[in-house]
Amino acid sequence: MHLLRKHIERIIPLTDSEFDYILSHFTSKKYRKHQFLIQEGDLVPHEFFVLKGCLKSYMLNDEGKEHILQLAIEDWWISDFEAYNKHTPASLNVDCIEDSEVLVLTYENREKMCAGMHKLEHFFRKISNSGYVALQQRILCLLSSTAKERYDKLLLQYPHLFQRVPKSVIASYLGVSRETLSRLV
Amino acid sequence: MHLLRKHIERIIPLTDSEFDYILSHFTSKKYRKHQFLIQEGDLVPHEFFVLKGCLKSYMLNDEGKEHILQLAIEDWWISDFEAYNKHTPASLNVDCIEDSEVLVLTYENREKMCAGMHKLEHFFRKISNSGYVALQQRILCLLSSTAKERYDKLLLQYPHLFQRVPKSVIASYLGVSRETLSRLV
DNA sequence: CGCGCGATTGAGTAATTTCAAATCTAGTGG
DNA sequence: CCACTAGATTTGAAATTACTCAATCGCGCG
Repeated sequence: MHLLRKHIERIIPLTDSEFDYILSHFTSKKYRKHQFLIQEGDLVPHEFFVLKGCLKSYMLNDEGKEHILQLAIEDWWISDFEAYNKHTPASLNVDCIEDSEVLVLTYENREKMCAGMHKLEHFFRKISNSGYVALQQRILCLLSSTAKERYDKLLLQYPHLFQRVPKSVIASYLGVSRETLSRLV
Repeated sequence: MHLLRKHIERIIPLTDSEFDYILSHFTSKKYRKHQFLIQEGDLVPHEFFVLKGCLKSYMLNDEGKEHILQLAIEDWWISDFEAYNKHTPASLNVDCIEDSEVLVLTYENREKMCAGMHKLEHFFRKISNSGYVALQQRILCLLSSTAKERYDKLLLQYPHLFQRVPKSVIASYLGVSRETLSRLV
């Protein structure tokens, strides 16, 4: 079954024609490793559902240091969600850690589909709620756990990530220097 | 106008009867300073919309230290959202920093209203999206800013909070010890 | 007036960072 | 198949930041 359909049907059941209707609002796009989907300053009319590959969203500070906000692999959404929702210029960058294939959804198409199909709006509310809870957990982890504990929790939760993503990226996601991460293991 | 109505109408317009319908799904409740709305281990059938007062949600670690996940004043929602959405026992505590008055919404009522009133589901999706973006910003702040910078940003964003909340709570929200916070100012 | 809570200050300690250098690894071209 | 290079990772040492523990201060309330 299509990855997107499986993803949506984890929350709401779909008929074939409903799924076709939904899918018709996406376009598909391939990107190469290191290619940017979003650069700081861009307008962000799209969010991306990952079919294949691995991407990261991150902020660059004044010294050019990367702070990784999000990692996305198959079955995840990624974008600069603030810029996307508020129609402001991106403050984040999104680029590929691996060659990737994504489904592209414009803001207009998302809103149009939500307006016309109540149960899809329900779906987007539910995944937004789940995402909110996941971010709360990450905040609690940052507040309450040492670097080593954060590392162990991430390893436990997403063991597969560590095979796909450079350690320096993991370090930045956890909020420690790569040297410190290297000493933790 | 009713605070809840103003809150909802920031996103969707409501007729009087629509608002009455919505409000009828809430109950009102008052709590005293230090009183708990949720304790770790509880089931969490409710989320709370703050009409008046100030509350905090927090985790207690093994040594009994508080890690503040959220502060809520008038016009904010608070609960243990993971437990609320997933029907699992609370891992957080929620209690009052000031005498408070809240509107109580059960999970069943929220879902019932969302199912029966598409535009309310739209509202809940939109505030969930906003909350998600706000948490992303907090994470970036934790990843990229020093204690002092985090303090300054919070002061800039919510100056009124500092008049209502003990410094020790601010410290815990920012992820620093109160002694460190005291030395920052 | 005195109690108790919150806030501050001091001193020593622990964790993490920074900067620099060394090492490892995967991919490339000869 | 091997040597070479660029990028990633590790290690060392010094400096910085924040923490802990303890003592003190300040103020509002009974």
